[in-house]
Parts: sequence; structure tokens; C-alpha cells
Amino acid sequence: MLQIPKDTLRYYDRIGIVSPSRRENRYRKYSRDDLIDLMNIQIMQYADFALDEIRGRFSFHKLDHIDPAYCEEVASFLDAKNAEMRKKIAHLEKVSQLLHTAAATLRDFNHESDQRLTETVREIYQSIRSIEPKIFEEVCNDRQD
Amino acid sequence: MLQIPKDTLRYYDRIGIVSPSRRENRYRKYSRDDLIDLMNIQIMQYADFALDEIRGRFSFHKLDHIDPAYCEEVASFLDAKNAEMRKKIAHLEKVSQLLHTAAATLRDFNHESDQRLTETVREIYQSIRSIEPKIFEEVCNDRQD
DNA sequence: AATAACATTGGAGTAAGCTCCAATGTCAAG
DNA sequence: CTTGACATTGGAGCTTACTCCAATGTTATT
Repeated sequence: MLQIPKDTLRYYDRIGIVSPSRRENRYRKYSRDDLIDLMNIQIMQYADFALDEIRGRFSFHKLDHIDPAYCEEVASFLDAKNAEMRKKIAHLEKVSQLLHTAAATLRDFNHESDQRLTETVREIYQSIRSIEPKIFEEVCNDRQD
Repeated sequence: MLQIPKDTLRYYDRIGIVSPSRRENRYRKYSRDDLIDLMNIQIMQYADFALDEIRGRFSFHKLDHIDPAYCEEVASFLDAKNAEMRKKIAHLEKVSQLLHTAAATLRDFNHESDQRLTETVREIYQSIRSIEPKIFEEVCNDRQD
């Protein structure tokens, strides 16, 4: 139904991420709530969440009668994850820019486009890892070694 | 210098991604160009490129005297990757929205916020995998099984 | 009752990207 | 010339998220 392979569903059951109930014959029976969990998992995976992070935290339907403390805990986790995602999105924007500039440079090489490329790379690199600009200069200028 | 572990550098050499020259004693000697390659690799990895995709394609410094056909090929590859990235960024934007809505819902549960959450999930899910809306309705409404 | 087409399980294998280890080589300092 | 701190290599091991397999159980159909 959700186009998730059987083996993957069994795997999820094994590692305790989605554990459907069983019929008398021990066949797995997926409830509506299980399906919703699986959809949430697909979404979270697309957003680069590890299964381990997802485990147990996205079964919202289980939060009918709620422990507010636990809710706040999960909410904080979501906030943290969101901050992380905003950061990642900003980086990917820059990388997208880089790909654009790089393609343009490849198609029409000249000093200007090359300059722009170098500048974009420098920017991205410094934002990925807060590196001392010194090192970048070194790498870009040292001809020896 | 770039904070890449030794073993990782050796691994890259092994799989032919960055192959530094050697001194007479067979010790690896990383040139400025090698460092630039490594920086490009770090950037591309952050953008979810596989090492296999990166291999050979980002050694721009080797493109001094250029085969225009090869340039165009690489440029097309970059364009394709960029299109893919734009798509991914759009998705991540939606997921970020979802996280925000989910956190809000957890903190202050009411019909309105729950409604918004369901709507956001539906949107994302349908854009991740072009699924027939029918299935979503089924999952959301069927109370049995 | 026999067969096909499903399900179950434990356990092994895969791919990517490292990460670690043991055996050995190189080299500078004491 | 020995010691220690590096380097080299091949090869094994790790993690994540599956993916496949063989042996066996269940169910529906002929």
C-alpha cells in the first residue's frame, strides 16, 4: 500500500520501530496507526533522520492522554532538529549556487567566472566548517607542497 | 590541516579519489591541488554527493587545457544534480514547516493545530511520493484494520 | 491430498564510508 | 644503535538500512 518492501517492514518490526499486532496465525496485521507511523517514518527519512532518532518519537497517535513533560521533551527535540535543518537548507542553497556557478564556468571559462567560483567555494567551505580563513589562503596561494 | 583523519585520506587514495604524489620514501605528499580536491569533496559530501559521483569530476584544476565536450558533459551532470538539489531543498522546507507545526501541536494540543499538522503531513507525503490521494484518505479515515 | 502462493523465523550478505589493526618501513633524537 | 614517533601496506571490522535466503508454517485452490 505504501510501497514499502515486505522485508523492510519485517526489518522495522525487528528493530522495534513499527511493531504491528498479529493475527492468531502470527501474521502481521498493520493498523491505521501503524500506517500513519510508517508514513511519518518515510517523511522523516527523506529529511535525513536516522531510524534510531525516529524510534518512538513520531507515534503521535499514542499521545492521546499525554504526559506534558514527555511532550515538551519531544517538542524540544523537534525544535533542535528543525534548527539543524534550517542550517542544512542554507548550506544546500549555497551548494546549489556553487553548482550553478561551476556549470557556467565550465561552459564559458574566463577570469570573471573563475573568480566567482573561487569566491563561492570559499564562502561555502568556511560555513561548513568554521575554519580559519588563514588555511583557505594558504591552500589557495601556496604553490609548493 | 583540513581535519580529515589519516585513515580517511588513505581510503580516498585507495579508491582513487585523491591520489597524492609520493616522496622517495613512499610517504604521501599532498599538493595544493590535492587539498583543493579534498575541499571540493568535503563540500560535495555535505551536499549528499556519493564519493563515486565525485570521482574525477571535481578536479577543476586539471581542466587547464580543456576538451569542450567533456566540459559540457560535466556541466550537464552539475545541472542535473542542481535540479535534484532544488527539489530536495523544497522538500526540506516543507519538512521544516512540519517540524514547526508538530512542535506547536505537542505544546498546545487543540483541534486547529492538529488539523494543520494533518494537512502538512498530507502535503509532504504527496510530494515525496506521488501517491494517489485516495490512499491517504483511506489511511486517515479507516478506523478498522 | 497435493500444490502454489503466501506467511513466519533466524541468520547471512550488501553497499558506502569509513575506522582499526598488525606487520613492517623510515627517520630524527638521545 | 636503540628508542619512539611517525609512515607504509593488506586486510578485517563497523554502522546503517536494508535485502536475500533457507527452512518451515499457513491458507486457498484444484
